[in-house]
Amino acid sequence: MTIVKNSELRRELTVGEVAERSGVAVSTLHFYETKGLIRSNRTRGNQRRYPRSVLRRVAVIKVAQRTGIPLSEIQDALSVLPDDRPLTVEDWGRLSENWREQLNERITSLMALRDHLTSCIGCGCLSLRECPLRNPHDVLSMEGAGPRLMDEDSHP
Amino acid sequence: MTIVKNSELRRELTVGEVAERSGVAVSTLHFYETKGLIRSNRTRGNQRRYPRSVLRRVAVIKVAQRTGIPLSEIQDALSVLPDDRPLTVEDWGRLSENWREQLNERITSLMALRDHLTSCIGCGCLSLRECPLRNPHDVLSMEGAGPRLMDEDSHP
DNA sequence: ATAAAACCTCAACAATAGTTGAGGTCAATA
DNA sequence: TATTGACCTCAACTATTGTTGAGGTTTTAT
Repeated sequence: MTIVKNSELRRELTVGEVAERSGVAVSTLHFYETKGLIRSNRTRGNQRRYPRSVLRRVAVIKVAQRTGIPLSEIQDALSVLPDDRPLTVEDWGRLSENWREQLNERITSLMALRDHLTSCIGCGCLSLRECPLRNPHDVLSMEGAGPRLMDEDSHP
Repeated sequence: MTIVKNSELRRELTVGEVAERSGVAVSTLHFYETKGLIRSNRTRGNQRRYPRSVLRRVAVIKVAQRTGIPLSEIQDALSVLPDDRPLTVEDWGRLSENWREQLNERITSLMALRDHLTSCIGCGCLSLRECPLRNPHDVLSMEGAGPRLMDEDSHP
C-alpha cells in the first residue's frame, strides 16, 4: 500500500499518466485524439489534461480493437457517447451488443474455415469437386470475390 | 458445357487468365511475385506464363490470409514447397496443420473475448475488480501490454 | 531561480497489402 | 500487315495504425 498524496487525487490526468495507466504510448493517445476517439482539455500552457473517464474509454477502444473492429468504426460507435463521464450500463450495453454480434460472425467464419482446413488435410486439396476450400460457393465466397473454381486438369 | 478449343488446353496461363480464374487482380499477382509467393516463366517477349498449379498456390494463399496469417509467414511456409507442381497430400498436410493451430488459437482468444463482452453487459463495466475486460491479468493481458488496472475513483 | 522532466506541434517514416497510372512493348485477330 | 487488347516496368499513391525525431515550451522540484 502506497500512501496517496493529496496532489495525486486531483481530477485530471496528464498524457503521461494516462499512457502509463492505460498501457498505450503517449504518441498513440495523441493519435487517437486526432482521430476523434478521445478528447482532452488544455492547460493555459496548452498541455493535455484528461478526465479519469478517459481510461475507460481507452480500455473500450482496446477491447473493440481486439474484436477486429477498425478505429473508424470504433469512432462511429463512441461518437454517440459522452466523453466527459464514465460509461453507464446502458452505454456499454449498446456498444457491446453490436460489437458482440460482429465478433460472433467473425468467430463463426473462422470456425468454418478451421473445420474445412481440418477436413482438407484428408482430401489433400486434390479433389476439386469435394474440397470446400476450392469451391466458390462455400467458404471462399464468404469474403469478397474469392478464388474461382479450378480446372480438374491442373492435377498431376 | 462450353466447347473447349485445343488452344485452351495449353499448359501455361497468362496473368490475365490466372487473375480471372483465381479471382485476384493482375496487379496483385505482380505483387505476390515481388514477394516471392508465386513465380512465373517468361516468354521471349518477357510476358509471364504460369503453370496451372499456380491457381492452387494462389488459393492456398487466400485461405491462409483468411485465417489471419500475414503474407510474410505465408511466404515462409510456401518457400519450402515446390512451386512448379501441384501440392501433394503431404505438402498440404504440413501447411494446414501449422495454420490450423494458429487459427485455433485465434478462435479461442476471440471466444474468450466474446464471453467477457457478454458478461460485461451485465456488469456494465462499472465494477473494476470484477470485470475481466478491465483486469490486466485476464483477457487484456493476452495480447501485448494491455490496459492496466484502473482506479476505483474514476467512477462517478 | 534554474534545471530537468515532461510536454507541445508538425513532418516524416514504418509496415502491411495492395492499386493506379505513365510510357512503352507484345501477340493475336482481321 | 496493321491494329487492338493484353502485357511490361517502375514509381507513386491509398489506407490503416501507429512511431520517431526535431525544435521549442511548460511544469515541477530543488
